[in-house]
Amino acid sequence: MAFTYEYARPALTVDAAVFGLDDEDLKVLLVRRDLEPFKGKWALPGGFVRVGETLEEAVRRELREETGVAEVFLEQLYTFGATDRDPRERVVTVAYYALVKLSDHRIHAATDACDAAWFAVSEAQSLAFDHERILAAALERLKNKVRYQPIGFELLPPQFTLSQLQRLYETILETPLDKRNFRKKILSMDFIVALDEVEKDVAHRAARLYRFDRKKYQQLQKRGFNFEI
Amino acid sequence: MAFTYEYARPALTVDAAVFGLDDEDLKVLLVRRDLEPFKGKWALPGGFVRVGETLEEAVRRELREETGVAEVFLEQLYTFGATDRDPRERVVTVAYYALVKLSDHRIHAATDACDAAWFAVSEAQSLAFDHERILAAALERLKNKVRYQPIGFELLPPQFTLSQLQRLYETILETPLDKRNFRKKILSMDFIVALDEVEKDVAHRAARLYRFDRKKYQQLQKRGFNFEI
DNA sequence: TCAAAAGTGTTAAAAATACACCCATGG
DNA sequence: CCATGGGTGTATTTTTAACACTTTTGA
Repeated sequence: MAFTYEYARPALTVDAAVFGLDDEDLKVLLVRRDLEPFKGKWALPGGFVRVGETLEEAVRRELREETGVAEVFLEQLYTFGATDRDPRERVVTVAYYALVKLSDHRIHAATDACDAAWFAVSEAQSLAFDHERILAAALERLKNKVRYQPIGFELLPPQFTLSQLQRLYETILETPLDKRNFRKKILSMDFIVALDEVEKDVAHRAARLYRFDRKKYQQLQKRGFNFEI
Repeated sequence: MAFTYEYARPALTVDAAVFGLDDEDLKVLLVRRDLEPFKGKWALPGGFVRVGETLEEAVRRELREETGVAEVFLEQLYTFGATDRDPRERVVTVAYYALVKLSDHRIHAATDACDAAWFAVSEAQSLAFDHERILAAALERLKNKVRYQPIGFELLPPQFTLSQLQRLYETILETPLDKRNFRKKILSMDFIVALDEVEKDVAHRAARLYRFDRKKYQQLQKRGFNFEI
């Protein structure tokens, strides 16, 4: 079967920079290309948009197919339209970034049929196409947005310690934060609620666990409250 | 001539929300459709992306062709990919927003062959396709961005008074600002420089003119300075 | 001389920053 | 008992917000 149009059409794809956080650094999920061009190179997961699916549906499908990752926080980043992005033909790609809880996805991606793996963002080099630029744009967006939208929680388990949260911001923003001032600010936001539980299996005093209360956040937001770190 | 592909491809278009500011309000540039669908309705200027041009080149070309507007500040907004955006077939559109100095474009657009006109944004209703949603997204982006990037100057003549600048922010942000605090903040930014000139032909005390010094701004920005209103 | 907008400082409140020690736990 | 990270308060500085009158100009 073939499809014919009166005028030439650019191909339309989606790509995603999927971020995860572990004890060391911020990670990005890459897949190894097994076809030309850029065969053998690492690339952001992605693929062609089908005519019957929305852009977001296309990204979610590609992520599932290529990396096994599903049910993630996903946000459109930018559309890359340089005419020489792909050596074969004109390809316009709508890039997304995604945030996942690494604990949920660590094993899955590595053992999937497709060759997918997590890389420290600082080591994600020599990628296929213009994917380094897309990754750089995604990182910049993440750095900016994490400061005024409560998206960081997407990278943490449902229950987390304030030290974990602080390390998250320090890692993403690449800057140290004062512990007391950080806790003061966080605890003044009543949508980050203390639980009655503490960490387990740590070789030091166990930290209290907290969770992000999305409903409380949305209510406060309606009343004009603005999140900011 | 015809173009054939193995898989169906969505059509790819660009659309632009072009904003201008006059004494009364924020205006948006619309064109009247003379073809189905939505024949006779007002729409954002835009059209198909050709395979040899970048997205930004496509927007600039369409703006020139449909409205006569050229040389504007242009920034990508968002890509709209709902499957039912266009009743004929699947059309994905990369939306941009643009800022122009109305004085440069007021007459031109109105007298162009194409039926184009400026509308107060509050009166831009019942637009073709999902253009009201695009316009709403553009307005929201403008409201956010004008506060932390010096893009407002794109809407003013090269020389402007501080009252003009304040009205600009009050109009876009839809909130009154305190005159003294506003001037204090603006004048503390040394990239807004006072000229030796004053307004002419006004029926009251003539205000001093200022201009935005882009070079100074960029230097300060490199040193970590952050614009904010 | 009047109308209309330009221009100008101070004070109070709130927010951000800097900073150091004791506590609880497991090994 | 010690190493490790958890947890806590205050003082200072900076930033923001509130607020009213005099000046200049042309009509």
